[in-house]
Amino acid sequence: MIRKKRTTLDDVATLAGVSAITVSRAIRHPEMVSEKVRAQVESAISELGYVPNPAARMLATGRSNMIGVVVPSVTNNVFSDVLRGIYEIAGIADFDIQLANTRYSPALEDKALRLFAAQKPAGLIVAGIDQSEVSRDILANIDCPVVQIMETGPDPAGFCIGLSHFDAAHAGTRHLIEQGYTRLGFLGARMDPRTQRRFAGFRAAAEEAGAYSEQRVVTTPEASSVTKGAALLADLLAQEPTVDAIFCNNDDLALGALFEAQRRRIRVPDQLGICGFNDLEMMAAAEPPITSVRTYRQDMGLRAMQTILSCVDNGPVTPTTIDLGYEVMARQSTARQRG
Amino acid sequence: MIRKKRTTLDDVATLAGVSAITVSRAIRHPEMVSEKVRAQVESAISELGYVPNPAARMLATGRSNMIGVVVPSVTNNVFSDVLRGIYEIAGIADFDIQLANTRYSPALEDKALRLFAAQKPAGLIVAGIDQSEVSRDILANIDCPVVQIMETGPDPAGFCIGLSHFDAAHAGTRHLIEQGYTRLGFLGARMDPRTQRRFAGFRAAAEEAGAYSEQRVVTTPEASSVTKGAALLADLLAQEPTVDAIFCNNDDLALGALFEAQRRRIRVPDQLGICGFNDLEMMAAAEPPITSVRTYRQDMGLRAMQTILSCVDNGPVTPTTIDLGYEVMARQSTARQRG
DNA sequence: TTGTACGCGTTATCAT
DNA sequence: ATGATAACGCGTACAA
Repeated sequence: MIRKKRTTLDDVATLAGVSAITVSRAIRHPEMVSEKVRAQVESAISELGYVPNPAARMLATGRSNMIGVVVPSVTNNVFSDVLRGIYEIAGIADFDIQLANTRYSPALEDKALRLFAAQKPAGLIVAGIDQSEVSRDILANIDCPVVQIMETGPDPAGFCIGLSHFDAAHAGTRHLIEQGYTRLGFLGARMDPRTQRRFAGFRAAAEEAGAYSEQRVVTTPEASSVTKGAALLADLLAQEPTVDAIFCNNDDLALGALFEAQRRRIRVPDQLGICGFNDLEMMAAAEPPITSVRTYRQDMGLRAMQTILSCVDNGPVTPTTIDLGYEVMARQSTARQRG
Repeated sequence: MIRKKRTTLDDVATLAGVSAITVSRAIRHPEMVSEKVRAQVESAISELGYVPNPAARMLATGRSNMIGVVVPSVTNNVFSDVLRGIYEIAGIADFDIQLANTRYSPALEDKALRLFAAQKPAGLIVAGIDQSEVSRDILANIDCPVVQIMETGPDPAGFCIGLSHFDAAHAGTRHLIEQGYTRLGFLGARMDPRTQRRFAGFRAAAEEAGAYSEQRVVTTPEASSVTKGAALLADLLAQEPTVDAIFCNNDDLALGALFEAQRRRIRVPDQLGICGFNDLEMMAAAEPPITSVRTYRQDMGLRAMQTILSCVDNGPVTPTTIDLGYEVMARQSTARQRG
């Protein structure tokens, strides 16, 4: 049986024998209503299965409890972890999350932000710091807390919670050098701005140590995957067989590279050191365990949400930048026999 | 500079020198408006950067262009693929996706559906067929197309797009038997209803071949991961070292099991056959490549969206069930030397 | 503590 | 082809 009309505040009010506004108050500010009335209202609500109409609420208040989240990919493990952090808080704090997937397209990002802006969100979480002019403009003028995650950088559009990918990649590369590797290679996919900065970090560290060669850099604009990691390593070996360690754009590539090395009976870490980026769960479980630069992705989601919540509660706060840092998780894949 | 008031239909109307309702029509039914007026309106819209207020629209029409998606996890690769399919269509068809994460909790699923129902969605996509009584009730009474994905089963709540996990697991297990393995084991994590049905499929096939033993079944209620796969295999080997092949709940476990086997110098596939479930991208790239039962997850998301779109366009259609099937991707991890 | 009047931005309905 | 009016469900401001 289909109920044609949804139950409204008025229905509840009638059943409870009070006026609509009283019901509204009983829901939002229970302390402003007498004990007795509150009980009547509550039982009426559950009897009717009343749920407030978010659209009407938004129209009346001019704001929603929606938090818009803009990410470039939903398939990537990296963002799944961020989302987990976000939903963790969203659940307990009763916020609606609306996810926009830009697929690494600035145009789609503009579109998503424009749509969000029209909905008076309680907050906005956007991945990365490479928004277009248009997007920056929307973010600058919107009347809600904005949190950029994944990365820290100059001139943030609001709050910023992330890390320096340049530094993190630099540290991972330093680790390779400290392990005694001298002919470093780089495997990269997608090559979006964030990836580029990781590459820059690699390059800087490698050059400082005289371990860099353009011949040992292999990249593709396509999305990263384990399969692609294997293919890129194959390309690299064809081009410069003397490479003795690789820094990978991310963990998928690193895992694929490990598999390819195994296929070719290349000994890891002795003949080839492998370092990934992000430290996905599987890195530690691999055989050999793969060294990776750990990032705190779930924490970024968590903190982004907490930031927004505290703005909602305490009114506007001056935006801050939080650097969550990174950690080089040294494992067997780079544990070269010294000497 | 912060614009205090958002631009409304009236603003556009004033600038264009027409009335609000005309602007509304120019947007939704351009063919009902004269060429001249349409041009004026369009230029006014882009000059003001007008974006319709979805809340007001919803309040007026009683329906939204939101599609609610209910999944038990956002971290799991399996659902990421489904989401990719969904967002692919959502982008081009201008639907808002709202994602609810139930974390495998029926109570959270009820809550999510109730909230969605209050928003008059254009459609609902829910993962799985194991909804609670409350949820089934909501789905039965809601006035929009409902699509259950991931799995087919009796008594669907609406459209149903998936596969029989029992059959798929049965087929994967048959494959192991056909390869000559006779002492089959099972690795399982989470053990939600869908997983249970996969186990049932495994068990049925194994028993039919006299290859089943309860001693070779190792499961955990915790979430699956590569690490967990390694741990479960270790448990299994401690308990029943004679196992000669394992069917894994999913690919994460399979990969972890492979790593653990490598650590112990157990030869795959000769000493131990490994079969996963879902056929994530990395399975084919592993060394050795891992056999897995392929499912069509992105396609499920895609088709679920298309189903909803066609309902929106063509009015109510009688719900159907689509079985997308599965395919056993036989690879080296089960390519045992015969004889 | 509780109630009344009005407005939020849009669309449906009924004119013109 | 275009416009006036009411209504959607709720919250704010003010009143009782």
